[in-house]
Amino acid sequence: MPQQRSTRDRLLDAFEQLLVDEGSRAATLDAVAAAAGVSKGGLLYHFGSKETLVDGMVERLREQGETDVELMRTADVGPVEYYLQTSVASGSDFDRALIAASRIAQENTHQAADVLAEIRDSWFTVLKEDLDDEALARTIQLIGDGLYYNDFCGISNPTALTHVREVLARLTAPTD
Amino acid sequence: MPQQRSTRDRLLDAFEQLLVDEGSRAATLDAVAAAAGVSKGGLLYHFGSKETLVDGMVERLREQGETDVELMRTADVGPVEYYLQTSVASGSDFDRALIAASRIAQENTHQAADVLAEIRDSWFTVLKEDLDDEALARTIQLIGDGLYYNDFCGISNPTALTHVREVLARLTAPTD
DNA sequence: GTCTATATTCTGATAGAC
DNA sequence: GTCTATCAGAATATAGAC
Repeated sequence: MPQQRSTRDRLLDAFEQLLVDEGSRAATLDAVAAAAGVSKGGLLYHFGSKETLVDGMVERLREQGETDVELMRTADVGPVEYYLQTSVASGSDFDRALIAASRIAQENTHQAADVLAEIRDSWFTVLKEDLDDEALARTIQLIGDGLYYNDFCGISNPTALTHVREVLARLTAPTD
Repeated sequence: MPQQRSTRDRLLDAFEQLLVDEGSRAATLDAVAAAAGVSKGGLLYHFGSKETLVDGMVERLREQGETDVELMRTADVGPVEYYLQTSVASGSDFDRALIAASRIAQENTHQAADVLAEIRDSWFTVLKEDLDDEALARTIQLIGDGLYYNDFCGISNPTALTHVREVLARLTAPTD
């Protein structure tokens, strides 16, 4: 059975949640420690500095990203539908990690931006392999980016995915 | 002739540029003042607090947004092409203002998020009127969001727009 | 592993000179 | 309109007790 979430993981969870909900400025060591239910000293035992905390978050994101790409590659519904479905807010751990990373992507030493770019490249590779159509793969990736950006900004469009599916269907079955 | 850029405008420019380049944490009053070439006291004469500075930026963005929507509505190339072209990084003042605003959209009292939502709504309205096709309008807006998100993350895809145009062309002229 | 001081620097903001 | 000096509080980080 899965052991209880470690303090280390709870600290990363709290850091991500603060980034998602209130942004980079609010995600202070104080706030992260409090949200995880430990003292600042307790936090600094696990992550010796704020930079180390960011590193830990980014490293966990990289692992989650690898898992996601494998799930996308082997999804029953196919890579495209899997990609679109997971581009809308689902509240998953991976969603939170992605949004959190993009909140700090332009700060610090760009490690977050690098991992985000890596994951995006993997998604594109899978889409291109599946579709064998670079222009369409690029367009679908942009639509996923758009859905993801809406999530990032807190915009919710329940019908967006339906509309996208309808338009994509026209490409394979023209309404002539 | 246009008079020289006022100190007030230079302060807003510097604030936006810092938000775009280094993010919210780096956009301190100290840094903004230095980048604009004035002292912190000088800054605080024009904007009495950081909140006022944000207000000023958001208000300027609203005006730029209204101008842009009018340009989109009357563009020679049509609203769709105008929208796609201006969704990729062009380095315009409006681009910078949009990216800057989304960097702080989840912070403070959500004024930035509100104006961004307003502008997005206007774009969608114009797209829907022009296309008379809600699903397609929504999809094109998402593609624009995707292009904009790539810019936001510092990703550059010179061929993205070409690919999008190609796929959109297939919708009106099927390759049967 | 976790906590409570404490040190240090940064950040936003005020007061008053020029 | 712009500057310097200054302050209170926040943010990161260290030291050492438990």
